[in-house]
Amino acid sequence: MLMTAEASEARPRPNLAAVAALAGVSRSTASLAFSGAGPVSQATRDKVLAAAEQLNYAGPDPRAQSLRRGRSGIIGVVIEDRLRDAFRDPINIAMLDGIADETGSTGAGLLLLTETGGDRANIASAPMDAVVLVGCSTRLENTVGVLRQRGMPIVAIEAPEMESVLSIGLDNRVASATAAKHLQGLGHERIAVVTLPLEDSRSTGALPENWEEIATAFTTLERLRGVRDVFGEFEGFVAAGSTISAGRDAGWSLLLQLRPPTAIIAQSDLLALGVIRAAKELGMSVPDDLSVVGFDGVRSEEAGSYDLTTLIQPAVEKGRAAGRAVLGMLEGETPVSVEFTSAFHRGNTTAPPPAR
Amino acid sequence: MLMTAEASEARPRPNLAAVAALAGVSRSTASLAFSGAGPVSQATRDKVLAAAEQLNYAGPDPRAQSLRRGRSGIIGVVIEDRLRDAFRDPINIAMLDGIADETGSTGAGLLLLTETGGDRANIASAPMDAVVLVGCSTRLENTVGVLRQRGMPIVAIEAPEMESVLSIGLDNRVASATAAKHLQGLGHERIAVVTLPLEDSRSTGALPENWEEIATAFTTLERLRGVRDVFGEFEGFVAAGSTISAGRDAGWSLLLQLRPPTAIIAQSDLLALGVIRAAKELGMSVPDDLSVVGFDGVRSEEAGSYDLTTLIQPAVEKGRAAGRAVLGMLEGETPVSVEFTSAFHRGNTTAPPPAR
DNA sequence: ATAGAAAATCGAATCGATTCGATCGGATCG
DNA sequence: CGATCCGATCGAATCGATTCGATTTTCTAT
Repeated sequence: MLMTAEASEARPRPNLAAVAALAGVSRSTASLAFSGAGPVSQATRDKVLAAAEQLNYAGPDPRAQSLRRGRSGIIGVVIEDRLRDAFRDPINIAMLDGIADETGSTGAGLLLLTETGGDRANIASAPMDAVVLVGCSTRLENTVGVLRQRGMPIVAIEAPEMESVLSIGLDNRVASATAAKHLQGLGHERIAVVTLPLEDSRSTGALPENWEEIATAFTTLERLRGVRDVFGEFEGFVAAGSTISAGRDAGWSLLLQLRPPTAIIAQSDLLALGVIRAAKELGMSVPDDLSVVGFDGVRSEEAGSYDLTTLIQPAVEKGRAAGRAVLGMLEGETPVSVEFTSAFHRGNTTAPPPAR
Repeated sequence: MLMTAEASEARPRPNLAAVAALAGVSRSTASLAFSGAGPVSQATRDKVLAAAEQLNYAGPDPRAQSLRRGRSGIIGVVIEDRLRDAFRDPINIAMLDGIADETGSTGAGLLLLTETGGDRANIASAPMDAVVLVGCSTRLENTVGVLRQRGMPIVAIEAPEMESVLSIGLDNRVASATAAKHLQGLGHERIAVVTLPLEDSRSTGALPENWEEIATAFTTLERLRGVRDVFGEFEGFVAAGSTISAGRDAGWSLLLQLRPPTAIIAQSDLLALGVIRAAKELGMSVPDDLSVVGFDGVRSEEAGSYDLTTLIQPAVEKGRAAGRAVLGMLEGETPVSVEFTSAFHRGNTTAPPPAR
């Protein structure tokens, strides 16, 4: 294709005005020709498009569009911490995928944000239309405050009820209680819990007595409460994150005690797999010497021959619901909170405690 | 805090003009007070900030800022297909993490985009400043065309040389040849390759003879070429994606043949693990009956007792380099292409072929 | 042939901020 | 005491498009 001398000049980028001028129409008409809204004769549209091509015009500048329309077409997704950590657990990916499923259809993009210190500015000034808080976010208060002030729709997955925040919930407490009852029914009396982080410090170690006061991570808290509802007292270990190796560490720590538990409830499947690994390394057999329960129901290929007893949560569905909710709110609707239910799955990692 | 009647009215959102008016200063001064650029007396700044608080002003509208500044502070990351698929392989997460590492420091956000059909519009009209193409993108041509027209910096990870696209490369061909030579050195003569997808159709099955013509996925192609450089001819199986189960399928298919190969080169570690699983299921032992080589060097916890022979690529570093490059280009620099090198790691999954 | 309706096009205001050059006041210096 | 200079503040232009109401053109029906 021939380039005119003008077009080849290193002029910045052409804008709609330039295109309109070349086509011999007004800016408004040119805009109409591009957006398709409003009546424009075929001839005019062709002229405009031809002019655009000649100038190598790439279409309306999204930045200007956002300003004028008051919409940027971007939905923020706030992940708890580093991407690395968040994406290590398939459950987060599943949720993200669910969100993308729904929002993608409208052409909205997902902007990844983290709550980490430095990025606070980011969260306050990203050009997004709405936001989804995903993962067991730990210090929501601040984040939500900033976002609320900006007056944008907020959807939170598994967060405590907050004003002007639509929540997509999960029956964490009841589900955990179900797992606990299952173990109780099998005859277990001395159990332990491997928990997800209590707050953002990521400190690891034995679960302190006053966990209910110091914990800020909602999911962790609810799942602990579920176990307490059944067993009252129990010991626990706070893992550094939802990974197999963190679970393994926790497993070692719990199983090396003088009187180790006969069953361990892990707050995620990855943690559970880690515990199983630790048990194996310590020469214990699952479920004969130790019962293990997970949470999430991510059919990990790492489970090997184990069919983990766990609580299957509809992660993708949760993401979808969040996506739908966010889109709905952008449409001006006021969706209602949803609470999803986990399904108990009995695998082959739980059994009656070993006879003494 | 008291709210004035005015502030509680359901007026849209306050803008800088409103704040300036309330503070009794001009818009320009108010802007200066917020941005910190330019000299503003402490008294004035306080006045402005107070007015902002009174109006519940959340700070300058990012959309307007982007327009004026010509920057949105957003870097697009184009992933090959569905998030689900892309994030299943840790190698992609590692790269993304590397990118985030570098770009995050400047407060830039990462916008996730996919190349999937419907989202084409998305890629053409997202308000981003630059873009990183990550993963073995299959149909770059179109995508790059659109982006180039928009005149934004483009960085591609593992893509063929293209004009005005900065590439972050990997020695795929040489590395694959290294793996092949390793097997050859051990005495293997009949090997097979399990490849990543050849193009976006995700069709699976035996590797066709004319792979070099029909394949559009650069990484896949280069790695195949590396093997051909050593073995000349070989059979292969195209996997549906980089997952363990896809590898397992491929493994079954290759190993059930009348004269199965004595060694299999998989184009990713996940595929390799899948092949090993298939071998086990077929009663073969690795490496005695079958040697397996992977690619990537993701120390997966799923490997179990195997120490996979593989090519360790510096994935996070690749991401970092891409992030740095993109930032550099935004600064007006013109970084040079980088080519990373994979390190051959001999694990315990390769051995001489079984004696006949 | 002409009033009236419908279609196409245009002008101008607007979205919300940034930024450059001009202006104004007060302090400094000779 | 007057010229100079500097810091603080302001006006106005600008970024690039969208959109509403007004105007012009085109077509239909009488």
